[in-house]
Amino acid sequence: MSSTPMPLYEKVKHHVLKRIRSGEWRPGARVHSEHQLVRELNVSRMTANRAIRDLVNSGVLSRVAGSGTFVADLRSAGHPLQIRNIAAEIRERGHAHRAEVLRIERLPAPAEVRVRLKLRSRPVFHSVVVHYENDVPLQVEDRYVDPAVAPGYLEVNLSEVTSHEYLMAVAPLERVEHIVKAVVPPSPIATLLGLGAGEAALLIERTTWSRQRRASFAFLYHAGSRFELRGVFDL
Amino acid sequence: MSSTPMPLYEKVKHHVLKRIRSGEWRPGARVHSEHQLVRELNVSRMTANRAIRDLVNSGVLSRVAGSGTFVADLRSAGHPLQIRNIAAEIRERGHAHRAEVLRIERLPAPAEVRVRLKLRSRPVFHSVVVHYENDVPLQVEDRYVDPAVAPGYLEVNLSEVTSHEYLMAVAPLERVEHIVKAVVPPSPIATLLGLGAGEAALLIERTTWSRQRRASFAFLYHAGSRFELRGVFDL
DNA sequence: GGACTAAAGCTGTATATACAGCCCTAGGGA
DNA sequence: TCCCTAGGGCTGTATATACAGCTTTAGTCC
Repeated sequence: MSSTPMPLYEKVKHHVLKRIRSGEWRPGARVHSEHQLVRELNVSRMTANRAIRDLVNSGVLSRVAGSGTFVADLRSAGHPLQIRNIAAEIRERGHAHRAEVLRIERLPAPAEVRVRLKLRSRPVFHSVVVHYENDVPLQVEDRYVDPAVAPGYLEVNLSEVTSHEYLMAVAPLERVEHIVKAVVPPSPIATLLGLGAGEAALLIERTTWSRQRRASFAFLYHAGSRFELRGVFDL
Repeated sequence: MSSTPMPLYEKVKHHVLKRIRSGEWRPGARVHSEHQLVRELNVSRMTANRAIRDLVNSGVLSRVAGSGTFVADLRSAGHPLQIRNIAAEIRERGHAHRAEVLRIERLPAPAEVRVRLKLRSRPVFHSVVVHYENDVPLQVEDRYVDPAVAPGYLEVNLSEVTSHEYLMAVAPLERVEHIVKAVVPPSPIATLLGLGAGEAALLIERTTWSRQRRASFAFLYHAGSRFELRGVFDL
């Protein structure tokens, strides 16, 4: 059908997936060994190995060295959602992105922030930015940045460059943690998002690490009625 | 240090990651080609290829055939959250899981459900189950199942086996879609979750496919104050 | 019957080799 | 000056081969 023929290792993957999807091989069941696949499909062992390794990486199979390969069952329970850069996401939808900077300041860190960033000294940089999609507010970004990591933060024009992009450019990103919750936001946030009283917001708490240290901590509030995280897992 | 020496391809991965983490190679920058790595580290090209391919799979790098390998920048923006089986998650925390079945019935499908499941015929199976962690309600599962896919659904004891586990056993899972939102739940749901008026809930809408068809559709409501999704991404 | 052992089978890693196809650029020809 | 082409560099795939280390099983010896 396709002009470029399907790679052999893809054929091997389909050969295995077909049996899993049909129910012939249940979770926990033993899958044909590499040598068996070599004989069945007339491919080299390296090719079979690559196919199986791919399926292990994607969570479909699990292997025990010396023993065999088995259909994984963890995958049944969950699959990944992706959290993306808000500006890029909006632009990819073909919409206009605009960022409005409400505050960008240096202030004594509130207790919670000091704990979350494990700050030694008191002062911290703080910014509040509202991101609009076609002039509708979509995200309020309430961010604290360790001055030791990004000394020039206060001079950044956050309506041009997102905080995240700037931090990435200044200090290499090493680790990110996201926590997603549903909350009724504090009323100043609700106002900024254009939410009625009592409307829910999706809150993402993002902590980033750089050079072995916590670099920034952000509350990302999204209008519950206009924002969702989506993820699809196939196979 | 370790008794089993680190595989060569891991050394290659570290070689590359070290330069990315140090900031030497920025997002978008060109990474050493396989041939260069072969010369630098004295490994075979297949080994370098595996290392690079691993890093591409994990989203750290991106490749363009014929052109080169580059540090990915999408990764900077987002990373995956995992949605897991609620019962398994509770048990892994060392807590008691209990499921209370409120309804399990056959009924004419409401319009929205018919659309979501793309049902041909009218009747649909419906169940409502509350999941408790140490007797505190954590999730309300409001699920619709296509009778054609799981004819025996009404006979299942959902306090013993989760719907998801049963469906998995009956019909192999092929595809899952999750949509996560923040909402203020309808009041019956709020009552079941023990939420006060106006409290937010995290809603996961899960659709599953089996044998080329939509098999089930579920609203999973979680108390906003007691439930969160969490994800960490390293490197 | 029970304990130890050897062999068979499996995954994991590593290499050398080969060829196809894509991309970019330098250089030649109009 | 501009266009076009050829070649070099790169990724993508596929194979044959080799050896290490783990697991399971069959078989032997006590």
